[in-house]
This record gives sequence, C-alpha cells and structure tokens, in this order.
Amino acid sequence: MDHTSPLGGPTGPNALEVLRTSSMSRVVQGEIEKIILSGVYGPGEKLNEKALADRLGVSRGPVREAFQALNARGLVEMIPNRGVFVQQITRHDAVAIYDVRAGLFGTACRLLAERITADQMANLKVLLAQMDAVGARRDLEAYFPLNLAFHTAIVGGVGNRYLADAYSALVSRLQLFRARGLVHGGGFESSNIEHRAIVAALDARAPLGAFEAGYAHVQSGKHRVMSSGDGPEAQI
Amino acid sequence: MDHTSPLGGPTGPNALEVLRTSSMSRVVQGEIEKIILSGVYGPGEKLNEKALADRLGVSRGPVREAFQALNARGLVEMIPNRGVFVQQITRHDAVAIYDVRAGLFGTACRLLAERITADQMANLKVLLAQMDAVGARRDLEAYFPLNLAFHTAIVGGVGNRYLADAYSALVSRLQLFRARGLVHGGGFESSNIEHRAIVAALDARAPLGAFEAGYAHVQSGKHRVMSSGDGPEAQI
DNA sequence: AAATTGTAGATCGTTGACAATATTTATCGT
DNA sequence: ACGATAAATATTGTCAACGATCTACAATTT
Repeated sequence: MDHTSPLGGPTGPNALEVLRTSSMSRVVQGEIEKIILSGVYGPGEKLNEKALADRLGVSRGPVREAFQALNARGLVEMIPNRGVFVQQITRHDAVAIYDVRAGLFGTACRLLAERITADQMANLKVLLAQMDAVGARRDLEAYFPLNLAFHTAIVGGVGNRYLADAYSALVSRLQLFRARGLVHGGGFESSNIEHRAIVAALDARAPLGAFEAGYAHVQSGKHRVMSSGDGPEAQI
Repeated sequence: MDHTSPLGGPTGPNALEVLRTSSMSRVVQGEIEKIILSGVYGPGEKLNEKALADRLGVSRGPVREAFQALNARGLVEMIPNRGVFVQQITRHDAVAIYDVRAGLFGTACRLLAERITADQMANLKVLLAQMDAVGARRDLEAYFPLNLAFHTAIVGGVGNRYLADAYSALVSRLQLFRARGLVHGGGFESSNIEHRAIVAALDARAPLGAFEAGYAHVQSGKHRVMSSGDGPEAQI
C-alpha cells in the first residue's frame, strides 16, 4: 500500500519531475493506478499507451511496464495486439472477491487473537467507541475513515506482510466495482454490532470465535452492498 | 508438464518460435518464471537483463516487462538502478505465507462444502483412495502429483477465480523456499488422515468443520516442513 | 598498510524508430 | 441505400541506441 506520492504535489505529474532519473516506471504505475481507481476511466474502457505516455510526460516504455504490473495486480486486462482495458468487475466477480476477503479477514482476526498486545487491544476499543459515537449521530463522513482504520488495525496488526498484501489487493479490486461514489448509510447499527463481536472475541483471545466474527462481518457487508440497487453504494 | 529446457540452445526455446508474432512478453514471463522456480538461480541471485534477453532470443524490452509482472507477483525483487534479484524467502516469511495459505485453503474448503457436487465428491474420494494405496507403498513419486491434484480439486472446485489466483500465488512464493529439491517422506500417514478429515467434512456439507480441517491440514504441513532440518524438504 | 579518490567497464532506465496488427474510413457493387 | 471489400490511419509489439548510474579495480594520499 505504497500509494503515497513521494512529493505531496497537488495534482498533475510534477512528482515525475523530481524522480526523473531514478524509478520512473514505478511512479508511472502509481499515477495510472490513481487514475484508474479515481474512476476517470469507466470499467472496460481502453487505456491508450501513447495518450497516457504524453499525459505523464514519459515514453511508452515505462507505461507498458506499468501496465504489466497493474495487470498482475488485477486492475487492468491486457489483450494481445488489442490493448489494455480497465478491468471489468461483474456482480458475480464482486461476490467472489467478497468471499475471499471474508476468509482473509477472518484469518486475520484468528491470527490476531493469538498474538494481540494490550496496546493493540486498547486501540481497537478506542476506535470502537469512536464509531459508536459517530454512528449514533449517523455521520457517515466521519464513520468511513474510522471503519477503514479499524479494519487496517486488524489486518495490519497481525504483522503478516503477505496477508496484508493479499487483503489490500482484494480491496483495490473491489474499488473497481464502485462505479459511482454514491454512498448511503444503511448498515450502521448492524455493522457496529459486528465490530463489537470481533473485539469481544479478540479480547477473549478466542481464535475460532474471532475468525467467525470477522468472516461473518465481511459476509454481512457483502449482503449489505450487493442487495442494494444494481450497484454497490455502501462499503461498511 | 512440458520440459522445455530452461537452458535451451542458442536458438531459444521452440515455444518462442511459434508465438513470435503474438504475445512475446507473456511467453518470456512464463519462461523466466519457470527458470526461477526450477531453482537454476539461487535465492537472491541477480538476473541480468541482457543475458536473459540473449538466452531467450529477444530484446530487453519484453524481459523488462516480464520483470514487472514477476515483481508484482512477488517472485523477484527490483532495486532501482541496481537490477532484479530472485526474491529471498526467509524462514519467517515462509511461516507467514503458510498462515495465509492455511486461511485461504480453509476458506476454500468452507465454500466448497456449501456447493460441492456429487461428481466432485466422487472425484475427491477417488483421489483419497489412490493416495491411500500409494501411501501404503510409501511411493513418494506417485504420492506427490496425487496430493497436488487433491488440493487443486478443492481450491479450483469452488469456482472462485480470485481464490484460486491468491492461493496459487502463495504456493508459487513458497516454491522459492525450496532451496534444494530434497524431499523425504515423513508425514504420509498424518497427511492422509487429515485429507480424510477434509473429505468427511465436505461429504457432510459442514462448512465450519471443513474450514477447520483444511486450516489444520496446512498448519500441520507447515510444521512438518519447518521442523525438519534448516530447510523445507517435504511439501505434503 | 589502510583508506580514499579517480577512472574504466558494465548494467540499467529511457527514448525514438521500425515492423506487425487492428481499426477506421473510403470505395465499389448489388 | 445497404453491405462487402480495400485503402488509409492508428495503435501495438519489438528493437537498437543513447545517456545515467553503479560496481570494480587501480592510483594516490594519509
């Protein structure tokens, strides 16, 4: 999850100017990923090599290399002699991704239950209390980052790089499914109840209970998202 | 599997000749991956761009693109202005990978228990019986592909592309940890007992039991591998 | 003698050009 | 006017070359 631009540039490829000599293709990859996830290109839309290269002020070589990396991460689809397209995620795909994500998140909870420290436990409880408070006000804008921090604390708290990478790869792919950024809160209460169940299981150092709580939480999120309209509108 | 020589003649592997016009860089990626996983290059060894390009009979461009894809898949490490190196997997890394793999395999068992067909069930039982027979003879050469087929049937049988991809990516990374191909059978009986437990849970359509059986099986395999000598010698 | 500096060779990162393929546009026949 | 065919254009795939950077080794200094 190194999407942090080396230079806090506002917009545009001025970050490219700084690192012109070293790792251009890696910066290009981050830029293209940001463009894709920002939704500028619709799902299935074609990514023109030369156009992107000109826009980023580089040659086609680094762009092609960035495409290969993004393809391996599942964000784009490459068809020989045809071009590169933004990966299309169907409803069916989203369900499949959620299933895997549930298993990974449950595994994270299980592993964390075996090794969680007092500090980590306290941190989770703080986040839980904050989400309780914010949820009572139905303040979605404030709830969103807290929810993200809660999940990150659990997945990252395990200290397993491969687990964190696999999980974030799935989350990135799910971003492709968020066609419009329309978000409407509709699962505050249940989501927070599930959070509390996870923390309770972690506090009890119960691996099996923690897995079940984490697994069920993501599955519930899947149902919340998939059952609303014809597109995902909430990601809780 | 086709034994196209990794150290093919100066003319290059024949696969490249056939697909010269279409997707060279994808073929190059597969070739380099085979070379890496075959253990020709030791862990941490440097991969020279021009040398690989000359050996495969292509230019440096496709090789560099293949490197990007392999880097994203975690098989190589790229250091700017220094080069590309075979990814080093420490003992600690292997343990972490096994933990994630256990969670994914358990998840596969869980999901399969919810949707397994009669044909799939019969296939698993056939494989189980064959492994029983071969295991009684302590025939490791015959046991290995059967074991692989068993795991593949479970992970692939779910019909979840993302689950299968994530799982195989972890398995590929674990291959990096197999420094020497020394394999000595030492866990036949226990491994097969665990296989039977998995099949039993699947047959009972018990998701939770299937998860636990699959999770425990991979964890046992981790212990079998990690506790023997200073390197992995069995992969059961 | 050990450490530092300078130079030569090798390797990497990037670019622009050329060939092969796909897509679009124009033309022709019915 | 519509559909099929052929030229024209655009885009992708690959290559060879140029400048930048790193590594290794020799010369110099402390």
